[in-house]
Amino acid sequence: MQGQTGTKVNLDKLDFQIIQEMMGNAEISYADLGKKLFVSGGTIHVRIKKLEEAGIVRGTKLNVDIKQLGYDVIAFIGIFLEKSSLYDTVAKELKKIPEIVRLNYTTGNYSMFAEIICKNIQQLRFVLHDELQKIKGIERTETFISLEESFIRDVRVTKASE
Amino acid sequence: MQGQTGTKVNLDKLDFQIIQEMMGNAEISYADLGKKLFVSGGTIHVRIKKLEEAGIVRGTKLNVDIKQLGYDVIAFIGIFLEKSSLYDTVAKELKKIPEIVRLNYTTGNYSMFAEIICKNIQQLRFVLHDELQKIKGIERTETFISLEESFIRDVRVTKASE
DNA sequence: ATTGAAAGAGTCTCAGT
DNA sequence: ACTGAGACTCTTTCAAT
Repeated sequence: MQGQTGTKVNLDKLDFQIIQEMMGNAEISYADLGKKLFVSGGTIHVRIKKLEEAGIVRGTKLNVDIKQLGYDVIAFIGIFLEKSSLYDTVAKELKKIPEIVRLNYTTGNYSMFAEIICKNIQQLRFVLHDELQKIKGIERTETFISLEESFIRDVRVTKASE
Repeated sequence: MQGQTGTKVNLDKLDFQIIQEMMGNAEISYADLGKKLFVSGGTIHVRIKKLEEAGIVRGTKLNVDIKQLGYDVIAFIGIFLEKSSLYDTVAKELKKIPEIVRLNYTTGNYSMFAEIICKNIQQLRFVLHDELQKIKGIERTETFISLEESFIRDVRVTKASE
């Protein structure tokens, strides 16, 4: 099991380097990335194919500045449930609200933790008051509106041995 | 200012459709996306170029299943500061910790809100105890470990008028 | 603004090492 | 496994509408 990192395939340093590089910029050509990592473009291609087949790489996503699209409000919501057994049914209801972009079941103070993206405070208020409060099983919520995003970045990936 | 959505360029329904589609899958060819949206591949190209020049589209990112790379622990950290004026200096220190992938300055209970990705609980414990507690200005922290990610998705983008 | 076609660049396959 | 070259596909440019 040496060198294993929670997956079935064996990944070496080059695989991690490719992932790290392309997490930030997936548009770089295989030839250019190969030059940067001192292998041929063909090798990059083979590695990425392996990573896709293993399900580690799931494709690429457009990186969009949603503020410029009019989405000015990001907030985090701590959710208290009446009973923690209600998790699945409440999660199902929360998924119906498109403004909620992420939901985690967490340890600690709150039962669940959500992230919400809205165009403005009015829309946030509507979701919190008119939609969330109607869901059976939610005892109460605490909202943390983001006044500033200091940074958001990708995790620095390394082999287990490093 | 009609039709404006927080940016300088005017975006129509097609622009939003392109963004929505490619936020989920940036690998689709212009020809195929054009077919889906009933325009030519050339039109898709022109629109994306416009969006890039406006800074709305910032490129593409590889979508990676980090659990398979051995990163099993996601946690959220609510941070209490001794004085809220310490925000900038504390943010600078937090940015030095690569496991912290996101930091927001927030309203409500906490001064700041961080997200952290670690390989295991031991590494999380190390960051929380050995690294965070050493930063001057942090009064205390509350940690919420994610036991399950119910869902994570892109925001549904629409024009202001819709 | 949109289109379609030609030129240029990148991906993918495969035989050789 | 890695490489490099050829086949193929996609992006990019541009003249016409």
